[in-house]
Amino acid sequence: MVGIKDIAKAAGVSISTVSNVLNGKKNVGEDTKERILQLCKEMSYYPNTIGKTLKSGTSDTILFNFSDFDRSFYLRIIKGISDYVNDNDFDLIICTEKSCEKYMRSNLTSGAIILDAKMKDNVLNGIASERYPIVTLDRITDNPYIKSIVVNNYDPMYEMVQQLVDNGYRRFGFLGGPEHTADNQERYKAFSDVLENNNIVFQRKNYFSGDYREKSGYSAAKIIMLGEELPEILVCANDNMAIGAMKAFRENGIKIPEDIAITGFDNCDLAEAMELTTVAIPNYERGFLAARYLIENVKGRRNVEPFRISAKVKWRNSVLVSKIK
Amino acid sequence: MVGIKDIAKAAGVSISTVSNVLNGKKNVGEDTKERILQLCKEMSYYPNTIGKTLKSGTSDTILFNFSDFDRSFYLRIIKGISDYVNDNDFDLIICTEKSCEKYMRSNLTSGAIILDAKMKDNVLNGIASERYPIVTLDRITDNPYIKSIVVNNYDPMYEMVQQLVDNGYRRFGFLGGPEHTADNQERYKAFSDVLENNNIVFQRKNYFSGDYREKSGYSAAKIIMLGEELPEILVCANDNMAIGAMKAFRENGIKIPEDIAITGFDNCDLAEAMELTTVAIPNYERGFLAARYLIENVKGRRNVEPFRISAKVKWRNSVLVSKIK
DNA sequence: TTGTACGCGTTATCAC
DNA sequence: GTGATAACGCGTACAA
Repeated sequence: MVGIKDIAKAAGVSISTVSNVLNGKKNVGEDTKERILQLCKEMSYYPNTIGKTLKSGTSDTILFNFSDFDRSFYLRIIKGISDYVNDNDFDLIICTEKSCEKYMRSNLTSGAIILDAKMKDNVLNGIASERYPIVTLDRITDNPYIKSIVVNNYDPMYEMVQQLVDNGYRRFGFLGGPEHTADNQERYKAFSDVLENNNIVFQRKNYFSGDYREKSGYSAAKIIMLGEELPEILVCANDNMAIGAMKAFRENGIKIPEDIAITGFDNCDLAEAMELTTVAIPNYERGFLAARYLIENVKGRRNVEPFRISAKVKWRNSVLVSKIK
Repeated sequence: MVGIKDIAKAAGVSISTVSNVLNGKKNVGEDTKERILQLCKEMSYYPNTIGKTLKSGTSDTILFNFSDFDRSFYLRIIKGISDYVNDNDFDLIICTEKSCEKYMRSNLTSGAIILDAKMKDNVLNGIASERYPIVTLDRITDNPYIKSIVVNNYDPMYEMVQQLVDNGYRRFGFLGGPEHTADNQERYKAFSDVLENNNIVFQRKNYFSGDYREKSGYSAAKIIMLGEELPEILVCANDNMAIGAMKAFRENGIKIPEDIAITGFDNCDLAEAMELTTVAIPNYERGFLAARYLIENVKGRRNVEPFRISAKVKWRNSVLVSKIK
């Protein structure tokens, strides 16, 4: 690895002169400057990030942490982050929860966007500070150095279910995700509020549990089919489970939406292909926003108000939509 | 940021004693050791990666570089890499082409897996060395420090097209990707070899060009529909384009596979849902393998034989398969 | 215009 | 059993 020192020796000058040239200081003779730059090219010198960071104590780099490689729409979030970061001459490094702390606690990165639910709150609280702001996705904290960007699950779910009721649906089933997640709670709350406000009784036996994975939706559908009577419509807490359920229904000759209608949440790639009615989360945009807020906070602003991002219902053929839209 | 120095001061010992404790050296008294460890907890000391790396000149971290956030199956590759890396107590950082060099030229990482086609060969050649091995995906070089893992595109494409011929298909169309990519060349070569070996004339007017994106497939299909006569089957160089084409055909009331059959390559998530016949690339496995070879080479082995990974035809309903499989 | 000295956080060597 | 010191690559204040 050729360093500043090697260039200095080759040029017959001191280390600091080389450093001055490289950092655009004006206190260097034109001829030595030329000579040094030439040598840097010839010897293919490349500044060492470690030395620079260690010395300066800062870095124009932010960290993105996620681990769930099964959710392909996360790539949209990354793209949003990446685009903003690039436009603002920052660098981006992505890592998983396991090595995340290592890159936060050091000056290698100067802020982080956290998506991984496995990342513990107390770890984040121990790190977030004036000089190390954090932005979390899908997680709310009251830490004064952590900005939260969360999806408004309630409103679009409420709107969607209300329209289903308006359209004549009465016998609902609900397929929930992990019960402790805020996502799932909000989605279910909106669902049950609509039913309540419309004086529709929802029987607990029509609440089914899954874990957000396709397979759990598939299993849940199998169980549903064992019941005496199919619900008219199955509202699912996310797309993956809805798709699993659709597969199970189809395999058993149950027609969607005639025999049972179904809805999801997320608008993942598959949702469109399978004509699943769902709620579209603007993933690119929330990645972009997360990066923007983070970098602004890194630069000294202090904006930590939770930001609620809105999502939109996408009506497709997995429900009977005579009057809808 | 609390460092080793702060601990030393608080404990009333020297820096080296603290360092010795933290590194498990045995030349420290039991009582001071206890006291220091206690203080580390209380003051929530966390070792600084940068200092360590600067000093040691090494790091158990590898880099993964990619930029195409539109291909969701890349997440499978990442998962493969991540799993192997974790099992072997290495860390993984992921970055885009823009900041990639920064993390390769410094001892922050000790090897890299390169997927991004935008990464220039000469940059890689300038970096790959005894102490910095590289593994490339979908790219072959003759650098003695770069191991290539490439998908065998030819064989499965040959097999697929041959079976199509055996099944009676004669009037073929081909929708190619970027013409300079090795992928596309290999896939097309297999395609045209089959036709030639079966004495089927392929007219150049039936070669259509795309850029691997869905949209380009959609456009190409529009153009195809302008022709006098639809091909019996459209072989596409990847799934995204095939899916775009399918959408265009369907929008125009053209039935698949009755009016036109279609095949893809990649077996992306959507391919299954859309019942697209395609070639499945074992993405998880090639990520895993890439990490394995890289880490072995980092550890001193020198294995740079190009590795060809095989892919498998997935027959689905986008082609008429009476006799097939 | 150029060079010297120092420090960033850590580890290794060697003296005490 | 403990501490002083040099070194890693770089930037910077200050001296020459």
